[in-house]
Amino acid sequence: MTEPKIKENRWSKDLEKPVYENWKKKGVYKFNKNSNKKVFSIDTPPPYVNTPVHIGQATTYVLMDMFARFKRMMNHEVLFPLGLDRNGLPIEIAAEKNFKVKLANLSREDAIKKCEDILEKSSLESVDSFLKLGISFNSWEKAKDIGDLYETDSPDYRSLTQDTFIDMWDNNLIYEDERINNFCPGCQTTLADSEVDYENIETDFNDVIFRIKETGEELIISTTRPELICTCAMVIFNPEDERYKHLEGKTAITPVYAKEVPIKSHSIAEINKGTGLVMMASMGDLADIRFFREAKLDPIIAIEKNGTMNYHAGFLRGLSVKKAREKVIGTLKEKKLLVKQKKVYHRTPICERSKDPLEFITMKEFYVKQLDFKNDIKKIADKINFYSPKSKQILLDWLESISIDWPISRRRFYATEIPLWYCDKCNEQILPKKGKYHQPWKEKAPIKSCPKCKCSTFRGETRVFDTWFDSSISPLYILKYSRDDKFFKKNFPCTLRPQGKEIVRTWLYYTLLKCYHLTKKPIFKDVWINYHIVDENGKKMSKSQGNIIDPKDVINKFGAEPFRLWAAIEGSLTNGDFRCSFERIDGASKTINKLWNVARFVSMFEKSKKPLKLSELDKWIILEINKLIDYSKKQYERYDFHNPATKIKNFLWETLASHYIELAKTRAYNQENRFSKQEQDSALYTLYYCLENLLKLLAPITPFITYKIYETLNGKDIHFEPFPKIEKTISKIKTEDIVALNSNIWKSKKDKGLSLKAEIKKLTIPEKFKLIKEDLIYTHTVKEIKFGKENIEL
RNA sequence: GGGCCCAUGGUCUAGUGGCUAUGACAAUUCCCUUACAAGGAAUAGGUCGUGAGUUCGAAUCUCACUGGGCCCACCA
Repeated sequence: MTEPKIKENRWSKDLEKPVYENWKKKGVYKFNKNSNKKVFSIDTPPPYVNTPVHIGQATTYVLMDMFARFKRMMNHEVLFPLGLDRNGLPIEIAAEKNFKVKLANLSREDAIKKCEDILEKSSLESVDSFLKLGISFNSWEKAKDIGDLYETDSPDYRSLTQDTFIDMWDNNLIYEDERINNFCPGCQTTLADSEVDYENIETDFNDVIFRIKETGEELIISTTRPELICTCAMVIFNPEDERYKHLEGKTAITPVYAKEVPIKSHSIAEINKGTGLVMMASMGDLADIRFFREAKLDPIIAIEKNGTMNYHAGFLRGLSVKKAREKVIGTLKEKKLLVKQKKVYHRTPICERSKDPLEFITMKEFYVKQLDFKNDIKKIADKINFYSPKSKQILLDWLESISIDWPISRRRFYATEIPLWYCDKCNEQILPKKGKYHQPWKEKAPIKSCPKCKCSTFRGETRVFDTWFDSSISPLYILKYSRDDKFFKKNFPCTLRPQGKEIVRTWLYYTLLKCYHLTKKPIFKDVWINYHIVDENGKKMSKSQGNIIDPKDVINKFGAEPFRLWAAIEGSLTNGDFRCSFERIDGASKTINKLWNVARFVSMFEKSKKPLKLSELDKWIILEINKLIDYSKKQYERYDFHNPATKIKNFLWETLASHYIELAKTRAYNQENRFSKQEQDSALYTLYYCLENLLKLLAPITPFITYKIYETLNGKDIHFEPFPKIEKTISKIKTEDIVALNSNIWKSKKDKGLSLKAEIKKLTIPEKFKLIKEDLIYTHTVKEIKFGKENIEL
């Protein structure tokens, strides 16, 4: 026995910093593409660069890191790149807010410049948090190698996005069509259905008077969109509605515009809503759109792209939707055609990002075919392993509800440009060659003369892609699709896509769809879906609720290790939401400290070679830890760190610290040479065996403390050690027997008010404990030991 | 409106037909025992949301109800 090699009697978060700085400096986790190990690739979700890391992101990255570290110990070359998302509306909105400008009012160059400025200014706060959390990304530096940090707005990334467009175009998977779209007047762009949110907004429900042409009878119709009376194409009532049956086939005259429209029955009209009569206006909401499609009515488009009313609206022409509504209500009032108004909450489609109520406008947009491929995607989904399996349902539900193809063109600025030019004369569409980043709005066309009309002037496409068109190539990008065919072929498909449940219908779905279009195969082997981190009361964290937990505060207060252990132990993120609070994270730091002190104890002794004969007590704990290794390995393979972590924690506290170490202590010290050298060595060997295997089991979960201990004891980096192999051992002793016996003895002493070191005059215990007799005698200070029915004589 | 999930001591949680219902945190009492007082030993605390059914037997299976959460959807 010597002084412990581990000096400090507690773990400190300050010990983390030199470790991660060293990892970063030396690039220890760099991806080696020439390695002959099997590649395990993780398609990490690139966070937005200009927002700090959210606690949910921090947790999921920590879990991904556990997957990566485990796979490294299982002899895989792990592709674990850090990506940063820098495209799209969030950047533009940040720029508008920061510089107090509307990008739409600037020249395109200036708008893009503003976005670049904001990106320049954005601190790498999120990256810093990842580093401090011990995430083992391949690299922290932007470079060209596989696995290095990548940015979604780099020419390299954007050109790959454009290449995929060209490929899909050539395969006839993209078309342009004029049709009704979700249009956000705030963002001035078309939105996909997946970007539409709904909110209950208070609006006026206006009872307006229509007249029946044939009888002159008055009809009262309730509407939230009186400015669209000009587009009314039909009046409907429910076929079951007795009040209106006589109206079938008659003609209604719209107020103000005095247009004649047919009256029909249709089941979408609800008897109890309003007056039971519905004015079918064009593009009031999605219901109207579907009705017009179904009834084969020609929609009258009264709202322009800029959100103002056009000539169809007559006297409302040129007004914004809001102003037009106010004006038409005034007119209706004047003409005594407005019976009453009442406030209702109307479920209004809004833009997911800007929260503006949407309008429905026909525009020419590019679409990716998806309706014809719903079954193919379903088949693809069946070939992928979902963790947990029930998460697959989220994807299947979404597939069911898709009703239009995927609109991919947007009228924004800071995004990947659609690589297309048009012949000025004949409008022939000209695609550039693949492999280069194109900006058609400012670059010359890639050809000199139009192949069709030989004219030599062209104009560049000004529209850009939906951000999901970019994001959905991430696995292709990290695997060097169309850039390094050999590498791509060898490592297809990507092993793991980890992501949140809320972006299944966007990121996961679009990735599967697009990669199916390009490769005809499932792009992922495994998909790991995580749920949400909620606050300590189970409520969603949101800024407005003020219940946000900032990962930076957690790191400052506790360091990474308690947080990481908490993330593993708290619950299974694949099965549902789990709760987060400082108190819970703090709880995990006790276990960190316990591990430290067990290591400190073991470090007092010299490591021993395996003796010829192991003591029975030692065989028992070796068997126990092997059970733990076996179980952990099986579960880690299935991305389950929760159940093993719980068991490991329990093993550490209960089995190892409280019972094994207590019983083996005297044999390890062997102060008065009560034990033979072989018996002592057996204890020393076993202590190190347990500690080192425990450290390896925990290395993916808590990389700092395990690194520090292992390095102090062995001078080696634990993260490059292989995961422990299972050793077959037999033990005749059962854990529950040992626990029960020790507890009974401790309790007896305590009941008599004696110290735990107090002598036991005569201890009678069952035969089965004969094998560990000596350890029991010295641990409990037993004077005389007998075998038979348990009895403790103090 | 449709669908899915959840309900177990004060709080959180394990437990998919069978011993006295698991564990953690908090609470109370005692203890510095040479790794750890950020530790150890113990104590108390639950009619397993409500009601019914299936069964020899139900926290567990079925139904209804109540409360909470989530997803989807065409309410003018």
